[in-house]
Formats: sequence, C-alpha cells, structure tokens
Amino acid sequence: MDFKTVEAKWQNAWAEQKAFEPETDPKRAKFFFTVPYPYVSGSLHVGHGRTYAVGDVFARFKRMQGFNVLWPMAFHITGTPVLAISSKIADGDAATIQLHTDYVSVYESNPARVTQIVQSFGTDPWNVVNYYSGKLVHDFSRMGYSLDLSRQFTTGDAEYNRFVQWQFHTYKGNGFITQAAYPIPYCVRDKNAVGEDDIKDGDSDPVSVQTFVGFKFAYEDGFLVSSTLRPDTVFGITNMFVRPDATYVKASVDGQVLYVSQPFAEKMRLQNHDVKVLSDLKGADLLGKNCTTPLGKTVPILPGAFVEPDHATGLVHSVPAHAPFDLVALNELKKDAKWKSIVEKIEPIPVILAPGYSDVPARDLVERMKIANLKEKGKLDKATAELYKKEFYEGTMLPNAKQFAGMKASDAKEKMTEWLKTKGMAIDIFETSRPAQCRCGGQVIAAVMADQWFLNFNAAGWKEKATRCLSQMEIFPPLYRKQFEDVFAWLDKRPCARRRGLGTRLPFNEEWIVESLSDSTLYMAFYTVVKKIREEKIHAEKLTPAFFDYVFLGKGHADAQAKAVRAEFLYWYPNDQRHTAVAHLTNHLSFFIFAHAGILPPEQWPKAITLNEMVVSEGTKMSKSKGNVVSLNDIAENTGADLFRLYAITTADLGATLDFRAKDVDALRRRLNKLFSIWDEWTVLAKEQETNGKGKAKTVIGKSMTVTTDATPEKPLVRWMQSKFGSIIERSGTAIEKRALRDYAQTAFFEALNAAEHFATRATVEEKRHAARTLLQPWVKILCPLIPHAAEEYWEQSGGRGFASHAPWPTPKSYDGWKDEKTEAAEDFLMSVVSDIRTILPMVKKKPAKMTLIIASAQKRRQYADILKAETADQITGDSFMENFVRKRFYELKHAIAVDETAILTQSRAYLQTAFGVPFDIVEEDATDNPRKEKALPGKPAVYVE
RNA sequence: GGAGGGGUAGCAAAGCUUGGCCAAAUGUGCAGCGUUCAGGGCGCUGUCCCUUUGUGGGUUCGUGGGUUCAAAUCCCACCCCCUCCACCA
Repeated sequence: MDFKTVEAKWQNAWAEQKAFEPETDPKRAKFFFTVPYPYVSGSLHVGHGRTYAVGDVFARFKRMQGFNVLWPMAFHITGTPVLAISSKIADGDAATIQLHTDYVSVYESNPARVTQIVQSFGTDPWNVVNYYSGKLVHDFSRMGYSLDLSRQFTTGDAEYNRFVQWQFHTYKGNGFITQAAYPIPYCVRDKNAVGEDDIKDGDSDPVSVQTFVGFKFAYEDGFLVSSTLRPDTVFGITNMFVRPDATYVKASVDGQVLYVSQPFAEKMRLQNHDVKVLSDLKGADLLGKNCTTPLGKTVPILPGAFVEPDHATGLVHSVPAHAPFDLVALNELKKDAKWKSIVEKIEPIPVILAPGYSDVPARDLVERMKIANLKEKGKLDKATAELYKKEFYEGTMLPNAKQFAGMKASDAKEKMTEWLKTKGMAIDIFETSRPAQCRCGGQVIAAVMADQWFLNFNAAGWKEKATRCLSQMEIFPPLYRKQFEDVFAWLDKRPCARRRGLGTRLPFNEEWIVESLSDSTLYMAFYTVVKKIREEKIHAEKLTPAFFDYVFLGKGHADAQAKAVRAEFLYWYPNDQRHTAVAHLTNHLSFFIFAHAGILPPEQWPKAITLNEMVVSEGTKMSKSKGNVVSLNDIAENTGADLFRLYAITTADLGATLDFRAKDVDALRRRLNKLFSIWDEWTVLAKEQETNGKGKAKTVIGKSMTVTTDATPEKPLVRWMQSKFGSIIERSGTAIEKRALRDYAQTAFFEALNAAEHFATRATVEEKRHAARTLLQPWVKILCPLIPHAAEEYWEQSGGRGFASHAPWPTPKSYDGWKDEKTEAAEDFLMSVVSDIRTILPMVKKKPAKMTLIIASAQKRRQYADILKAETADQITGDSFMENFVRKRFYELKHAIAVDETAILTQSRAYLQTAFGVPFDIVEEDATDNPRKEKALPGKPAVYVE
C-alpha cells in the first residue's frame, strides 16, 4: 500500500466533505479543543508535528465518543519576525533569501516562480503571511490533523484587531494596565526599539538590558557616578578608578552636576534624563584627587586602564576585598612609583563572608587561580562570576556593613540599594549586556521608555482569580501544576505593547502595538464567533467594544446579529482542553489563564491543559545551525503521516522527550506493515462466504459488517482472541481518558498486533474468518485516532459506512461477554508448555523423533493443592520435587487458574506437531509407566523426548 | 539559589503510583538457523555469568544503608547527569 496515495485520498475526502467543520448543535454535547496557532515565519518541524499529533488523538477520540468536536486553527503573525523576513529580503540579505528560497522550493518546482515568490516577500510582509499560511495549512493537512480550517484568521486581520482591542479595553476597565518607565535595547540611528532580529548576531548571542546601580561620589561641585552590579559591597569601597585617556564630561543631569563618561552622557538622554553637557575633561584630570563615597568616606581617585569608557558610566569604584579585578589593579599600581605611596595605604575591607572563603575572598581566588595581572581577563571574569554567585546566594554581611551586618547578601543587596536611593546617593543605570550593533549599522544602547504599558498581574483580585481558575483545572501531566503555581506567585508586571511590528494597536494609545504574547491569550473565544461574524457579514467597524461586551459578557443590549454571534460563543465555550508543548508553560499558558480569569465569568474558564515535551533528532537538540531540523513536510513526504503519528505517540510518554530516530522509525514501519498485512487478510476473509455449508453469512445491507448467522463454532482460540480484544478495546479507551496516550497506543497497536500474530500461527481459516468478522472493525476504530488514513482505508474496504473518523467508539456493550479468563489461562498454559519444551530440547542433545507430554495424576493434584494452602512460601518445609518447585513460585502459583490440561493439549496436538515437527503423545501419569512421569506437576506436564 | 526531571543489560528505552507471574517488555546492535535465500526483506532462535540427558544455580536495575517472608519497585543518606527561571516568539 502506497501511503502517499492513501493519505492524500482521505485528506481530500475529509476536506471535500468538511468532515471536521462542526456546526452548533444544541442536541449534542460539544467539546472545544485548542492547540496554539503556529507562527507564520517559515517551516513547521517535527516538534509541531508531535504536539498536533497528540492533540489530534484527543480530538479524534472525543469525536468518536460522540462529542461535537471543534478544533480550529489560525495564524500568529504579530511582532517583528515577519517584518524582519520582508525587510531582509528587500535589503538583499543573502542568507535570508537562501533560506526562503530553500523553503519555497519545497512547494514550487519552477525556479523562476520560486524567485518570484521570494522577491514578493520583500515588497510586502503580507506576502510572507499569505504564502506561508497557505503552506502551513497544507503541511498540517498532510499529517491528517482533524482541524476545522474554516475558521482561519491571522492576528493581523481587522476583525481580530478589534477583538484584541476589546480585550485591552476590558483590561483597562478592570484596572489591569499600568504605565511606567522601562529599559529596552534601542538603536540610536533608527531611533527605535530593537529586538533580536534587528541586532547583528542577535539570534546567536542575544542582547538584554542590565540594570546597574549608579553610586554618587561627591567631587568638587558635583558627583562622580560609578556603576556597579554589586551595591551590597558599598561598605567595602576603598577608591575610585578612572581611565586616564578617556573623555569624561561634567553635565547637568536633571538639575544636578554629574561626572560620567562622554558616551554615557549621551545614553543618559535616552534613559529618561534631562542632560546638558557643561564641559569636557580627561580622566587624567581627575587623578590624584579625592572623592567621597555615598557613605561619606573620602577615597582617592586612581588610574584604571581596565575601565571601559563605553561601558555604563565609565567610572568604577573599587572593592578589593570582593572584586578580583580591583585587587589585581591595586597590586599593579603598587609597582608604580607614582602611586605606590597612596596604594600601599589601601587595605581591603571585608563586608561579606561566604562559606569556603577567607574574609578577603578576592585574594583567595587570585592566588588559587594564579592570576598575575590584568591581562588575564578570562581568569578574572571567571573568578568574578564565581565569587559573585557564591556571595550572593550564600554570603552573610559582616560587621563592616554596619546596620546590615548579619543579613543575607541577597537581601542586603536590595535593602542597601533602596536605602541609598532614598538618600539620593544612588540611581538606576542601564546598559546592554554586550556591545551591540543594529543591522542598520547604528549602535544599540539601553534606552528607557518613559511610558511603557504593562499588564499588572498583581492588580487587585486578578491573581486570586487566576489561582482559583488554575485550581479548578485539570493539568496533565500533573507534575506541572506546581510549576504553574510558582509562575503565578512571582508574575508581576509584563510589558504588553511595543512601538513596532505587526499586530493590534492599543485602543487607548495607538502609537503602541499589542505585544505578541499578550494578543494571544483570549483568542480561543474568537474562534467560536469568527465564522458567524463572517456569515453575518459584520464589518470590522461594527465590532465595537459594546458589541463584544454583549457577545462575550452578555452586557448591554444587542441586535439580532449580536445575539446570533453570542449564541455561538455560548455553545462552544468554555475551552474544554488546551494542548501544547511544555515550553509555553511559563508564559503563554499562564497568560491564557490570567486572561480568562480576568475577563470572563467562572463558567467560561478553561477546563484542562495537557502538555507534551519537546522533540530531539537522533539524540541531539534540533537547531538551524546544526542543520538537523526535520521539517513536517519531510515527514509527510518520506515517513508518512500515519507512521509518524504512531511513532510520536508510542515512542515517548507526553512527559518525556521524543527522540526522532530514522532507524527506529524504520523498525516501526515494519510493524505497521505487519498490521496492514493482517488487516488485508482479514478484510478478504470477512467478505468470504462460509465454506462449511452449515450456515450462511448474511450481509446486512447498510450495516457496516457482515454478521454471521450460523452457530459460531465455539473454538477456544476464537474465544481467546475475543477475550484479548475485549480487554484491549476497553483499556484503549480508558487509557486515552486518563491521558495515557502511550499506553493507549501500546495496547491498541502492539498488544493487539501481538495477539493477532499469535492467533495467526495457531488458527484455522475458519477461526480467522470468525475473528475477522467480529474484530476487524472494532480494531480499525480504536486505531483510527492514531492512524486515521489507514483506518479509513480499511474501514471502507471492510464495508464501513461513512468515515471511520465519525464511527462510534466501541461501547462496553459491544464486547460484553468476551472476557474469558479461563480460555486465556488455557492459552497461557499451552505457551508455557511450548516454552518448557524449548528449554529441554537443547539438553537432550539429539534430534527428537517423538515427544510425550505426561499430565500429573489426580493424586498429585490433591497433594499440590494441599501444599498451596500454606500462607507463605516459608511454611513449605519439605524437600520433594513438588515442594521445591512450589516454594519457588508460591505466589505466582497461588493465583493461577486451573485448566483442563488434557483437553487443551489434545486439542492443540496439531499445533504442537507443526511447531516442533514431531508427533506428540498426550498421556496421563496414571496411565503410563514413562520414565519421566514423576516430573509431571499440575500446570506443568513432564516432557519425554524420544 | 529556586523549581522540575532522570541514572535499568552493548546502545536506546519500558517497568517504579498499586512490592511477589521481573533475569526484567520493546526496539536496535550482535550471533545462529531457515526462507525457490545476491543484497535487502521476511520468519524462527539465542544474546549477564555458570551449569546441564531434563525444565537448574549465581549475581544484577547509580552508591551505601533500612523496612519486608519478599525490593528495580517503599523509606533514609550520598554521588552523578539534564531542563527551565520570562518579556524572544
């Protein structure tokens, strides 16, 4: 069977007949299922493939259970990535053009057409969106996901924008939004905020904004401003370092005279300060003079060649006890005749004690790491990092820290900063985490947005509601609940708008675009109404806050249209299950809960979140740079949707990383082919007429399956098969209900396949026919969520009506009475005999000509039963063959089900003879004088090989 | 530092919630046999060590203790590895 043909056939059929586009139906229970929409910036990979495959199993199972399942999808385009693709192509960026040429080539064979499409990306970002969104649908469809594609939209659509504006309007009304200053990376040339994509090497070496504390050191008519990440060491300051050859300025900053490096004065203007440069000076001009620390201590100003004028304020205060750089610098100055006398008077002042260090830890490290001078920057950086970590987390303030003595260093850091700020001796200083350049060539610096908009998760009552919502939700795997609780506890404020990118304008401040995670938290509600809004031809301008207030909150008055739209929402909401990758937990999923809890009434709060872990390829993490990203299109093309889905579900639990290994996929392909060969055989058998002439198979017109009306031969093997399958069907369903998808797949696929293979080695054609008639369709059905294309194909071939995807999941009634423990025990017994024979055969060291199975006598059975009456194995004290045997397997034998050994072995004689290629005699112990007869035990016949 | 996950045979990976049918599923690798058998595929068998004309014995599930008639599984301590800690979507 060619998987591509079959998969395409059913994908087309589903699409043509709109198999997964549900309508509201008050008579049916609904199930509203969602997976986050994909971002439209290129190709989908196996990671998406796994998440959606897992989702699809849930959705399909619910559908077969009779729920009216809605699983829609849409496209996320908010923010800068799409713009970046477009602008880079417009700028002729070779790497970007190549990347997208490669990707488009997957779908287009004509090279001229590829070039044309890629070029079009450069002329309008919407061309990127429109092209790729179509391809994403294509990719998803090829995986057989049962998505409702009729509700597609992008986050840049006018209707969607109106929806998000309503959401933010409501947030504002609820008091969830605040405005405050906020530092961001900023390009001085573009005069705009920049993101990862705008910064050179920003993707491989991301740039963030660090907050330093600026200390004011009184100097002449103003203050020198030093910058530090470690304000907790303020009591240990011994001197100031300046770079002699650097240019500094004296400037009036917010009305106060400050001395900082010249570059920093410029940056300060963009950090929300009013800066007027008064005069220039060289670092050398400051040398030899004194300044006064924020604590009022007079210290000398010394030369520091290591000070970077381009980094922060270009002034560094010195804490030799705790900063390896400072200590080494001072040691070097001691060798300089000019500074020797001053420097020799400087003693390190210990302020923090950390376990494993002396009170001058910087010296410990310098000595241990054998750092000779300032040129050994690598070692110094390492020492600094190590000490910082150790002191911050484990350090305690020493008596030198005065009122802070005894405090943990991590606490003291905050308290001291606060204290110095209150005294007017400290300010916030912002700097980028590394020197960075914008793609336009301009310098990237840390700027401060004076009026950044924030979502305030600590706004009155919000967090409480979100926590309540979470507590009522099912979280699977359950271990992630704690993680949600932790995230909720420390969520504070989050910037929710940006100055650039695609998306929705803030309704109350249109210069701002709603940030890309913030515009995707309540949109599940939009899915429920978008179709009706379009049907009713309601234009975007009419989608006012009042309209949505009515639709989602039932507030105010409404016309017929709004009423119709609200009816859709009320039918589908709440979101019954949201499934996605674990990576989204700390942000998207948390915001999703907050958004719902903050805006909608409790009856519309989401019910469940299910999560799956990531995907790696051949044991290593996938990344573009390694070139080992497996695209979803590759999968559809080379692996096949059904095989991939089967692999993704059977190979790893939801909570475990999935390793995509070509070799394992191949192994699974062979198993899947085995399944198909059995289904092929069964399909043919099920259609055949009975051949024994006793009864006739009657094909019930319109019913899915032929039903045998003749008396079914009560063949034990058939009963065994039914018993196995009854249990398989039952456990498959309960496993999915319990979210244990791997168990489900193991049961419905592997366990069933193994049973069928075993059956096939033993069964006659009649028996197989019977199994085929009763078991093929239930089996196809329970595998439908997993391998839907194959399921449809065999469903059709076996006479199934409609889509297998719409067939009802087998009810308990349909396999009622199949369970037959005794028959299963009998088969187990037979297999244990076979296994015993196999153990014995190599030991007899001859080619067997005949075998005799000797069944234990009635007297032995009584004896055996008596022994088994013991409470524990230890109570069996004898040393007979039987006692020794029972003692060893006491607990296993105690629960064994007794079977009619003679009957089973006699019935199975033909099978045994075929399996071993020799004739078999079955005799009872009392009726023979075979030399091995006393080895016979109940449940374990003696074997005699001739 | 906080939170979470994990260490099982050559490798990968189940099992641990609910202790005993666990020398431990499954796949892969390796070996043998078979197959109208070039290869591949397919089928069967074996794959911790020892032993064997009889279905046996020994030692294993990171390390060390403990509970129990019984521990991969429960408890305690220790060692090692991995992931996440945001404003990038």
